[in-house]
Amino acid sequence: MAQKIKLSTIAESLGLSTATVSLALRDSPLVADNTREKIKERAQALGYIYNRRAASLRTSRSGIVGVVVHDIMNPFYAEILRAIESELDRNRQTFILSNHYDSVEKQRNFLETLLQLGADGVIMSPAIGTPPDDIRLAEDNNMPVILIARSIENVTLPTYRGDDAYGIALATNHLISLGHRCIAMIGGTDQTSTGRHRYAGYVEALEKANIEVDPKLRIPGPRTKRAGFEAAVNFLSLPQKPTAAVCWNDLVAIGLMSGIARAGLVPGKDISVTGYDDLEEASIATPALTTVWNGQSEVGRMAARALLDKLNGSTDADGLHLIRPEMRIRQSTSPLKS
Amino acid sequence: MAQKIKLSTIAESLGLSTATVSLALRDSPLVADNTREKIKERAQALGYIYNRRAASLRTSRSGIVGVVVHDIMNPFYAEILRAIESELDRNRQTFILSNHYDSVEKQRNFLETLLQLGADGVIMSPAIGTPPDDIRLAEDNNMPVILIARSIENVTLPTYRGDDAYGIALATNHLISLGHRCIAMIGGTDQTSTGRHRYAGYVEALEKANIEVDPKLRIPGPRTKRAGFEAAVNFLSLPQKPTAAVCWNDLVAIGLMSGIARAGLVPGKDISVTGYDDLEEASIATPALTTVWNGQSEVGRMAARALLDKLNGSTDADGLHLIRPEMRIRQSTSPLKS
DNA sequence: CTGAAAGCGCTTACAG
DNA sequence: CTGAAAGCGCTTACAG
Repeated sequence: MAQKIKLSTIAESLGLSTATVSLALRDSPLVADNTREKIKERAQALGYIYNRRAASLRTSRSGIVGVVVHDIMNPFYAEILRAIESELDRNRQTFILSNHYDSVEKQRNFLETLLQLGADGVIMSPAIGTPPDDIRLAEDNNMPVILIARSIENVTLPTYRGDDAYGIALATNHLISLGHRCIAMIGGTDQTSTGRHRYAGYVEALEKANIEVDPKLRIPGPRTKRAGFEAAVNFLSLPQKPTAAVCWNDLVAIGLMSGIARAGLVPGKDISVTGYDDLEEASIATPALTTVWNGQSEVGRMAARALLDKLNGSTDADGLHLIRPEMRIRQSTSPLKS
Repeated sequence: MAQKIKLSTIAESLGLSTATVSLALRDSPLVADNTREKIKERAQALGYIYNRRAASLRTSRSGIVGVVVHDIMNPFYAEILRAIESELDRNRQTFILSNHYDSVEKQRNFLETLLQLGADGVIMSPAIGTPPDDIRLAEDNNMPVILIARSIENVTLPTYRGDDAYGIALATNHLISLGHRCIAMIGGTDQTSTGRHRYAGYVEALEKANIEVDPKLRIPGPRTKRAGFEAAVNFLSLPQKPTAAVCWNDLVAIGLMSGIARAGLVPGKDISVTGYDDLEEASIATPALTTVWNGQSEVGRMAARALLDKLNGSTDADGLHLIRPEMRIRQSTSPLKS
């Protein structure tokens, strides 16, 4: 490369000022049509590259949006991210992604990086134990925050997520309606709002049906395929002999079904299993997974939309926005055999 | 927020110059120990946030690395990204991710964004049909490029990927050694280097074993679970009645096995299936998937390392670096029933 | 060990 | 419709 092409290079080569060139490249109506044409042609010919750092230093808008979730490799988040990506792309915002793996420290480092880069805003699924101060750090420095998937206690930010208690009750009620009475709950933790809501929804559904809640039927754990797979052993050796399992999510359910199959039982016939999220692979699994649609793409799209609106001065997105889950009945559940 | 805290705010509040403050915050030995202490304390107390755009404008290093792959939601890339992330994190580089979904245009937009942000370098798995000019664009503007997973014809950049021809031959030979003679190849395309190498490796292994290669036994297609699932119908209705399938990757294999199970056959017994990549879920599937380890984490780690070294002035990473794949034998393959 | 001053490449009033 | 000039917040020679 010979030497850096900048606005002034173009300006000099055409005998114009940098002001005019700057305006022309951003399609300002102030600039005469044919001046603009000439400028754009020359910029192209010289291989000019717009320096966003310089512009952003001047305007204090960066065109960058941060997104931080537990783990982008989890298909649940991946589906949300895909929706965020397409919404931000359409609005020519660059998005910077990070996993926090539920480390508050990693999350804080990322927020600081975003502040240093002058990010316009951040969409986050907060790490377990996120201190309100970390949120304040962002907001105090003019970087709006939108929450997805999880809430934070005592923090009133725009939040987009599924209605977990309602959704898990759908799954539980479905199993009850098939005649099941001994229903285990597999996966999840009380450390997140989601975890508490889902367990509460399960308990409430059982109580409404006058089924006694046995805490030993709850097998908490990570929310992964491997965790579901490994939980199968404990599940199958429960003294209560459950005939059905409400799983925290599709990953746990698919893992559990695989573990059940390894033990020589047939998931969907011998044991009914429900998932949660309705991931793309739920319908592909064998047996096809009965699950609860959790609106990942809705969550992503709405959260991105809310942030963009906020950047344009709107404020009416504050508060909790619940997506209403829907039941998806497939082959992994069947009537209780008598 | 009252007003922006900057270097000069700190400097004034302590009766020092911005030069000293700047040096102190970056731990320059030029600054007296107790001056540095005082400065750091004050910065902390004032809630100072370092402005990387300003710094980067001055130094022309941004601390940003771009990563672009086909689809981060594909676990194959996800596993690579995880390794890249941990390597870059350790070196305090921020990484910006993008999917190109094999759109050359989306990829070019991303490269331009990186240039505008002054990214220090980019790691990419190039989109199908990437023109050499797009690579040149990056390099001409001083942004080094490292390739992963796929090569580009006639481009000699540092490239890290598995040895596809060798790896797929491992899988094919494994099936041959079990007595299979009619072996289909499911998934993939000739449009990528990977696709061509894998098909070539399959063909070569058959030929070496004196098995006639029947092009109709190849069912090309996308590299997803859904594609594998949908291919099951075609696979099972092939007039040649293959007894085994070499799948493009684990996703296709898992989808195919599910499709085979839906049809009432038992994958691993009635039909032997091999995958490729050894994703985390390969060992969790039922039957556990026989597959080829493809070194995703090695690829990610080495590529990130190579870029970091290059940024520090090294040049010896150029050329092709092949990871040698390894066979992982599990339950999805079994001897041909006679 | 510390300071004064220039400059990175833009954009934005302001003037004409 | 176009230009001259200031300034965004840093870092880096250079001087002392």
